[in-house]
Amino acid sequence: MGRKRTKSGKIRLAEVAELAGVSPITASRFFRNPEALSVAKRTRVESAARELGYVPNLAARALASQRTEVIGVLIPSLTNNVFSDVLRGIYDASEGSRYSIQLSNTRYSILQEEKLLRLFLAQKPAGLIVTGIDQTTESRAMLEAADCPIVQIMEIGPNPVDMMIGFSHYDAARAAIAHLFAQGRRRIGFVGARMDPRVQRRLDGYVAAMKDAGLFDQRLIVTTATPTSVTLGGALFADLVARESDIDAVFCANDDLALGVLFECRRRDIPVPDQIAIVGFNDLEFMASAVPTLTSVRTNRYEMGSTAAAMLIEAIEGKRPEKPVLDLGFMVIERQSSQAQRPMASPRAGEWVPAVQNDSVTNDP
Amino acid sequence: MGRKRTKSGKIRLAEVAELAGVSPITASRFFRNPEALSVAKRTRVESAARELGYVPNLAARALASQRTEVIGVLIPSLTNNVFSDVLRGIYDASEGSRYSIQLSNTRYSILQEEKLLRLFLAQKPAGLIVTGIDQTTESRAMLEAADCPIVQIMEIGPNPVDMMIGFSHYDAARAAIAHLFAQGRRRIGFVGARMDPRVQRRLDGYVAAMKDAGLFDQRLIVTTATPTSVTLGGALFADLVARESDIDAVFCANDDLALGVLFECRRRDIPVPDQIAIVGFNDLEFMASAVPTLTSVRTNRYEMGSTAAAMLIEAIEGKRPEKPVLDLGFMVIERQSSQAQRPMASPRAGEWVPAVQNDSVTNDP
DNA sequence: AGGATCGTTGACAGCGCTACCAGCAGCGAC
DNA sequence: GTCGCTGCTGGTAGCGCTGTCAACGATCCT
Repeated sequence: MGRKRTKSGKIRLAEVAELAGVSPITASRFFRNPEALSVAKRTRVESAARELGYVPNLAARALASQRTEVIGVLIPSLTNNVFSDVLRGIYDASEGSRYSIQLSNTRYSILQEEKLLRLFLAQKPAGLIVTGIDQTTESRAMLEAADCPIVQIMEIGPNPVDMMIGFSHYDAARAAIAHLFAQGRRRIGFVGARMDPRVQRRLDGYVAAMKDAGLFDQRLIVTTATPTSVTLGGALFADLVARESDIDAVFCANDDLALGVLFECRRRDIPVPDQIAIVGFNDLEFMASAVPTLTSVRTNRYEMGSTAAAMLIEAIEGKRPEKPVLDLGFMVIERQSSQAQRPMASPRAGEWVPAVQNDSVTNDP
Repeated sequence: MGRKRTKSGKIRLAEVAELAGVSPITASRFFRNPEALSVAKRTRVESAARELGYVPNLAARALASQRTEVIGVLIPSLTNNVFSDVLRGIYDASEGSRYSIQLSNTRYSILQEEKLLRLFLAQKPAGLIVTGIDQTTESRAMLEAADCPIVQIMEIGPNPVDMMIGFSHYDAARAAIAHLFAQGRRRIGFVGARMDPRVQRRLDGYVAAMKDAGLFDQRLIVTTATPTSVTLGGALFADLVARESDIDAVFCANDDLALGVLFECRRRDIPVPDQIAIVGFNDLEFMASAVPTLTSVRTNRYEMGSTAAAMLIEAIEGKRPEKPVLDLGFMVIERQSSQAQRPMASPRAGEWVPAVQNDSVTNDP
């Protein structure tokens, strides 16, 4: 009978409009801008849509409106715990909004990033979240030419493309070293892996702090381009102590490395913190329950993700944030592994019974 | 001049076709099924597309063809290391294919899963990857009615919706317990968190093994619905030893818990493995470098993801696998933490210097 | 040689939705 | 009373691509 209805009860906007007794365009408006409808029609369309179980066809919408409701996210790694927290924040913040997340992995390659960016931009995303501030010239140009809001996450720096949210890895590293100085440490080693731009900036912070104190020594630094792991932390630390037997602290570029260093100390019967202090970076969950508990620099990863997505969505909908650059800061969480040296005690197992302590140096910008 | 060209050099298929001197439909075919074109036209279209930098409009393609090139992935958690490995496999395998991944997080809720499934299915995905075999009746019905290939991952069980890839958590747990029995352990505790269906099946395997050996004791089991963490492992273990002081081993439902148990043992001066053996599950990277090194059940998470995606893509393109259900097996990686008990030695730090050993019980179906 | 078949190409007609613009009331101001 | 304004509604015309079918010449078989 109804010739307008296509085969097999497929529910289109037209069906909803028909049932509601309005034109398709009015029904369409209901989904995009319900305020523009009179209350009567609004409720009619709403109940018609519900009754028919209408689900909009996103492809048609994208084609007609020349834009998508996709937020592209470019991160360098899916394995790294740090990014899984950020991602969780992004997904949580986008949930309930009309936007869906399209995730891609650059594998720490800015060339790969450039390629993916080109791909994304061609699909006219509603917004983009990219990691870091080190893009290729070409990527940078594409980002600047893009006609959608963009958030750079994980760190802050000069010349944001658009919005930016993160913290200073340089300052965070300096704060960690300052903490070690305060505990009386002088021969502080640096252990780093992967050496992506953010780890590099942590190293820069370490170098600056050491130089300022007149304690810099190139031989205290051990790094590798190899992806990070707990095992690698142990191996790098082994290299370090083989070369420099007098170190009294190790600053690790991340927590996995720190855990590896802790295990290696245990393997070698090196008392922590009495002989060597350990400080990690990121403050993953396990740091608080290691024995001894491990000092780390806490970063607000979940918030970084959720705030980035929230800011982006606001910007997409026209409400640009007053402050496009957001410094989320960091916090040095002081734990047993970096306590001041005490007179050498017998390093027996089970010595570290005292409760976890959380006196902290904060940086809340 | 050319009235066909829209404003602003936007490159459509029509432009490519015009430059190549063919009809739009021929150009279209080039991208979908180049084999169908004569070599001459194929090269003409190819160079025209390259010259113009043509990028197909996916929305238009989806609208016209009534299907998308999106693979939907439903996983219960973004934070869990286990899933990040699986995801990495999925992303790696989909890279280079025409398909893009759309990821959603069910947060371990089958109701949430049902909701997301409805959303996904409405977009006519090319394929679907879902976690586990415990869907709601409604979800199950939707999956069975879906006209796209589907892979269930993480475990295997009866009645696959379509394809299935995983391993038996029940058998894996039994193998872990058998290993502990072989090491002379009898009072084996079970520590589990979150208690999602797969952890539940590990518990079932543990219970069955203990019952078969006449060693089952309900009081050896400590579980919680709380999400897993290293700290939680320590807390649950503390509960366990407070109640049952005579346990000689702990089987942990995952590696985070195992690490927490190890730290708690260290805190309490309980020698591992001389007094208590520890076995984890998943064999995350850190297990091999802990002190003592930690025994675990290795699971092929990355392969699970990559194989699932590869199978799915094959199936989408019409090549259904000969074996729709794939058991990836597991492997008990025996390490120091579960070695046979030895006469009580002084539990001094640094005792565990011997190299990591990897004699293993395998299950390769 | 004639017809059937294959491989290749093109014309046409939408897919379901929204941008754009026009129309039409109802209202207040002059 | 008329004008212009605002608020709401609808018609028209595509968005860029592909499914379907038809047409064409070339090739093959008997």
